[in-house]
Amino acid sequence: MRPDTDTDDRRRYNDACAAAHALDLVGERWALLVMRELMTGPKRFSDLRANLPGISANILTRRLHGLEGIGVVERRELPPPAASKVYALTAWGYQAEPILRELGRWAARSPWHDPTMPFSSASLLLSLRTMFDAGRAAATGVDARVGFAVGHDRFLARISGAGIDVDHGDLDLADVVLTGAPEAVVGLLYGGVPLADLEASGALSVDGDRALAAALPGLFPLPPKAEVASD
Amino acid sequence: MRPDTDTDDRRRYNDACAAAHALDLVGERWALLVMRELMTGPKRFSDLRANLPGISANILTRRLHGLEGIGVVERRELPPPAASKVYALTAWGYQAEPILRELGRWAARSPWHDPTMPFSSASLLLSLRTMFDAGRAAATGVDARVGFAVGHDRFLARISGAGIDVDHGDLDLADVVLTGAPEAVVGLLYGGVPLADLEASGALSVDGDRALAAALPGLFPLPPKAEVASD
DNA sequence: CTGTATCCGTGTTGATACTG
DNA sequence: CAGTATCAACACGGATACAG
Repeated sequence: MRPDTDTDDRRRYNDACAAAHALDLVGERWALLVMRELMTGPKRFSDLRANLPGISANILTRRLHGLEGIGVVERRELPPPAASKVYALTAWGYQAEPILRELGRWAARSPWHDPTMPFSSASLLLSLRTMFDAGRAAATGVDARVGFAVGHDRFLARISGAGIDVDHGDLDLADVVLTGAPEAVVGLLYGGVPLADLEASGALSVDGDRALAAALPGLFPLPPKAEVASD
Repeated sequence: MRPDTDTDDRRRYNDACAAAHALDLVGERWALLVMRELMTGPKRFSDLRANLPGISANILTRRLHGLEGIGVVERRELPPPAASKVYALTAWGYQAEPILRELGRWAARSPWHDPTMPFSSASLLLSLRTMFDAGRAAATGVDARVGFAVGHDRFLARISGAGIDVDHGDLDLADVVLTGAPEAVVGLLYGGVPLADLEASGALSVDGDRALAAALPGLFPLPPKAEVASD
């Protein structure tokens, strides 16, 4: 299926600029957020729906079909025992990650960004890759593995002065494991919430090197807020 | 004006993910393309309209007001002789450039990207910054200034193995100046059209170091096209 | 349980015409 | 040149019903 099969020509930008073409492809409402959810690996329809608050089933169906039609998403049938279908990004789909990172980096400066809303584990993983500051890790000499057990996902971040590498991985290899909702991890890393408070309330549990966990907030600095005249 | 003053809550994603918030702010149709046009400096209403093929006046008005309301665009009155109004990006607005670059880099891989459509000089400038390959410039030892006189804009690109720096500048400093429509420059740099053909047809004129002009296409390689199953 | 199809109310979009 | 007013078309989201 070609994109113009189901998209009216008036809906397209008719602009040779590749950025405009990108918006022809994935500029519809929800499209990039569906891709965001798939950045952490294949997901089922209901997983997607659960992590995209407010999307309706028919819109999710349309987006998945649309993205499949342009070669960004593919549908996979799992082998017999699972007997389920999942949606996955194609290689090209995964290459859209820098778009999400730059969108996030830019909007983190927004005076109206409200970090208290629902936050998926896919968003958390992407935010780690986006906000990690290798210079600070080098300055503090950190070289460690941090495990995250958030929602149904578990991933492992290897952090050092050379950079960050986050992926699904064996949490037994981690120096410290944080267990809790993505929102709790966000509170720790970006919200300035003391680790002790999160543990006291039961929002987050820490297993392993506590000093390492306490040092994490300094490694993911948020950019300064933009100054907006009228407010 | 706050964003939720004129945007229904149902229209927003209600997601703490900063990328989702970015789409709340600039995810509406045309918004990012308006910002693209302003990336090369302040523009008048009619300039914007001319370089955004198909946008209607009322939509442009709404987007400009919306972007002004969130602090991405500001309206400036030019001093008396000019007696005109222009729209300009704020500092925060200019920081959105990486979003446009990554959108463009990604969509350049699309099998359906049609480079024969209208192309603004702002798009050309951004594409130079996006596609420049410093490694190739280093390998060929290029270290030069290339002037572009496209449409009403003139800008100067300093290119070397250290990177590219494109901005408005004095074309007298250039080693070579290319004059023509943005589409002709695109044909040369990305379309594989021989320089001689473009000159013969009058689409492009070259003033200065012709060997340098002929070497340019190799410095802005496009990424390989994505492989899409069904087509 | 995992989607898919259809209807319908609502709001955004876009074309045309028009005004300062 | 720089927008505003009006109106039709369509995309979106919700609900419901249905299919594997």
